Amino acid sequence: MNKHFESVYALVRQVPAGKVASYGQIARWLGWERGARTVGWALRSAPADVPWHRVVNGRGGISLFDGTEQRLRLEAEGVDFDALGRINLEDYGFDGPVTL
DNA sequence: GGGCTGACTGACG
DNA sequence: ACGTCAGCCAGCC
Repeated sequence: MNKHFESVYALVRQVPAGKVASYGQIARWLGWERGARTVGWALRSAPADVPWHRVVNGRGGISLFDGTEQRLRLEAEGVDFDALGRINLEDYGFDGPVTL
């Protein structure tokens, strides 16, 4: 396995319940800057202990073709969705392992 | 090696 | 705020 993927998983595991992070944000934490899509690719094969459902796109929405399960899981953790099915990143966005 | 696809993002109109 | 276009990266024909 590539260590890069392990880094992605380790980082996603650091996202607390009730909070969400974007692909681009995670990519930056890893220093990929433009590898947001690669993060999604990694999560695609993420192990069961990785809270992949806490990862959404930069607009606070779900990118999956059918994100029903992901949305239900987030709501179960207390994440609030608006009428457009998007999350207010200002309130639920995870700043990262280190808060600037 | 060449080309296509996808769990993305930023810029434009 | 929304729809569209182009750029990026890794994996799979």
